[in-house]
Amino acid sequence: MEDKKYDFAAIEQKWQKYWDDHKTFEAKNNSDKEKFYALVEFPYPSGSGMHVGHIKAYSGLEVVSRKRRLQGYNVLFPIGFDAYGLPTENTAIKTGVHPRQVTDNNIVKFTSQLKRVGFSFDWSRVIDTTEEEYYKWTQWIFLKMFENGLAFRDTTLVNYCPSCKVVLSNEDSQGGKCDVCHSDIVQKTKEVWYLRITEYADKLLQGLETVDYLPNVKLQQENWIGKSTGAFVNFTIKEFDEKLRIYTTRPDTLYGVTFMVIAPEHPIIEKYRDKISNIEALDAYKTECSKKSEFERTQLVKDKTGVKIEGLTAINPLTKKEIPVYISDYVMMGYGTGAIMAVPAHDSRDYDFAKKFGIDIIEVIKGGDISKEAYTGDGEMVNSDVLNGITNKKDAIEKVLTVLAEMGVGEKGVQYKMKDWAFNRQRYWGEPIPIVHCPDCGMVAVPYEELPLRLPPVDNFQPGQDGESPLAKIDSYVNCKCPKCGKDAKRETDTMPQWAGSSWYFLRYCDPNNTEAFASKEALEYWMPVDWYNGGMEHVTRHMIYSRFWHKFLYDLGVVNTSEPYAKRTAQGLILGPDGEKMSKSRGNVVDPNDIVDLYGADVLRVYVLFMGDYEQAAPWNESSMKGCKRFLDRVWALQNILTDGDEFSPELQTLMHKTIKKVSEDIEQMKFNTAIAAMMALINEITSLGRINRAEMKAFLTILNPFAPHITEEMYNSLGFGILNESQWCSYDEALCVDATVEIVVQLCGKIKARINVPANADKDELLRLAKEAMAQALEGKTIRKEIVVPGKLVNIVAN
RNA sequence: GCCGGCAUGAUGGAAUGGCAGACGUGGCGGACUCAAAAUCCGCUGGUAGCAAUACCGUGUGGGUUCAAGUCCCACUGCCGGCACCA
Repeated sequence: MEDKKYDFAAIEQKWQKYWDDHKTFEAKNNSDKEKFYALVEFPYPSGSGMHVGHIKAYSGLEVVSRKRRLQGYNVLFPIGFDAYGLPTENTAIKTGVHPRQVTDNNIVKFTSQLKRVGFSFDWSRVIDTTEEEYYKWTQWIFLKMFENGLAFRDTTLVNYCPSCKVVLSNEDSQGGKCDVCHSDIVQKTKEVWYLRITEYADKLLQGLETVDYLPNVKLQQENWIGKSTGAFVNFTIKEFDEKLRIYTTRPDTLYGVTFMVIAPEHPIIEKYRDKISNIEALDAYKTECSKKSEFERTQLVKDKTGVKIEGLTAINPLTKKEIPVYISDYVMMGYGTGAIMAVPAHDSRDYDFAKKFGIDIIEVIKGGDISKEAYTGDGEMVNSDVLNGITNKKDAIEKVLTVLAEMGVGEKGVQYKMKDWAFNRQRYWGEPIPIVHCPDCGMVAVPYEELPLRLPPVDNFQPGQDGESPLAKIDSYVNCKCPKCGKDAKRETDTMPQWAGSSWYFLRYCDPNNTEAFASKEALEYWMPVDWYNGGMEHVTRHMIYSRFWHKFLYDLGVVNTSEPYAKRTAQGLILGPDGEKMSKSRGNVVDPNDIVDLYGADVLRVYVLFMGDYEQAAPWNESSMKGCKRFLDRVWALQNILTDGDEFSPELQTLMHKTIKKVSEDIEQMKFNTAIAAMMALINEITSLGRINRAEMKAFLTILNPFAPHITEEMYNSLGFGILNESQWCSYDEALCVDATVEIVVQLCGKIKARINVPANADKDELLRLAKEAMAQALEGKTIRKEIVVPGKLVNIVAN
């Protein structure tokens, strides 16, 4: 065959058009084929466009999906846009362009970038979370939650970003900084919406036992939910008929309690403020604390502050000893009961506090030196009446729980670190919360048939004053009639947080154009659960837990058929900039996939992002290293020049062909794309040095390379007269033919290599030993053999002296 | 502080307890070329040696084993998550 130039630009355009025209990758909802649902995290269409990190994130399941199709599955591999959110709104404010327009522009840009890479997404199912037909159902789910008491309002201190003028959830304000603009967060009292995710804490934890997530994904979710088992204990108040209830994980140390601490906001202070003689000092302390940000409050770990409550004394239910009560901000109102029993001998925070305030420290567990620091380890119980002599924590806890139960002053209890989900933003670009506030009826849901409650078109989407939503300024939106009684009422003006739309998007993909339901029952039953979900580690706690929560709620409602949405979850590593730092616009180290496609082609980009290292590890971008992938595909193209006839694998290549097919098949399943590509490179090297490849070998090779480099392989496959690759079959391999006829065996004396011998692959142990001894007869001379180890196919090791 | 993860040539990275460094990049040498690029061929962990070869070598120090990058113990350094969670 005469040389034909590898014109990647023309080839890639040609096949992308072919796939579009033939709807090659559209999934069928009514199919007898086995289904495979592969899900990647849909992008937030930001103004800066995609970077190569997105490409890596999607390339993993792209390869798996293309392989599955060749294996005969009906594959759903969808894409969409998670388009509500602050960055778009901030761009809109800055440029004066409406967020709707900004979003549409960005989606056009993202779409063209994605298409140029040749991803096999089902473009007929694209979702945009900001479209009415989509957020209608987001609102529908919210109303179902409201109806079931899972959406509620509460007044609390909220994290408020003075720069974005918006209330943030704890998870969006970690480290005391705003997730979006990185300003310092301040505390503010406000009535806001919550979703009662804590009600699902245990279900979310238990569900993890039924799914196939990466171990560290599971672990992070477990830590996030933060289940702790311990005990609730009621301490009597000496002065009044009142109980002070505490939560502890160490009820075994109850005899070591020397003081108690309650949170500054604890209600008992308000209840008895007349009876407390130093109430002014307490008020002053409380005010001081409220000025601190959450960040400051958790930073000053060493330097404990607090005030003793005068006129309030607690009584230890076991020892009947009187103990002082303090307020301190190291105890949080939001966890447990907002009150603790302090055991300075065995808790480092209590220890610091006791040292500062000169409180007694009583040792109840031997093993440490409490004159130096708190001892938190195990040991023999002392100074503890009935517990004395017990030597391990578990037995001591069991014993004390029995005693507490008998006395009726305490019981076993469970606590979760996870808090309810602050479900609100005071911004324009989000789903309107479909609730009406009626002076007579209270909070009333917008009737389902009136959904979607449309986001009103406005010119001015600047945030309102004091963290009010821009919607609050629009009288025609705010003023409405109560759906229940018909009287004048006001609309809720908060919008939903960014996480809302992504909490159920995988369901909409199953049936994206349904107008009667978020998806039909049949579609859900066919497609769900997601078979394989891949995304970033950064979404493992927030997005994944939120969406699992929504899904479990819908399951309890009976409208979805699986209790877990995702059967399997993996995560790709970041692509770092060429400087080894995280890619970001501000660092200026972002690589645009379009530049790479222009220069090298989509196939080279795809192969490189998967070849650059372990898929799950972070790896720096290295353009010169990408040249290797370019050379690889050039050499693949050049195979056409050395093509020979042949209906089956040639004897010279048979074993290597089978081995490579096996390796690539297996590595794809384990996301070890780098070694799969390396194996194909090694095959090419072998073929090139052999100087020929026959048609059978070519056909198989193009098939296994196809998921990685679909354009070049489809072009070659088609032009060589094999047909259309996407309608072909994945290669099978014969395990028996993966073994070489002869293998090299290492011959060792005392673990040191003395020789290498080639032996028939089926040689038995005795034969191997005989050949090995023969090979190192000289070295063995005059020595006594102590031990002989024979590992067929690997080595022979003789220990002698 | 707590919980994870990682540590291998100049470099990105391979190695079911069994030949460390597959595959790629870079480097060196050669072929082709007036020359360069591209392409092709060979070499490329360190030390000693003309050489065959020998010794050393997977963050550090111990251990288990015929055999350790891999398993166990202790430590150091980076990365990630959680964090006054009682």
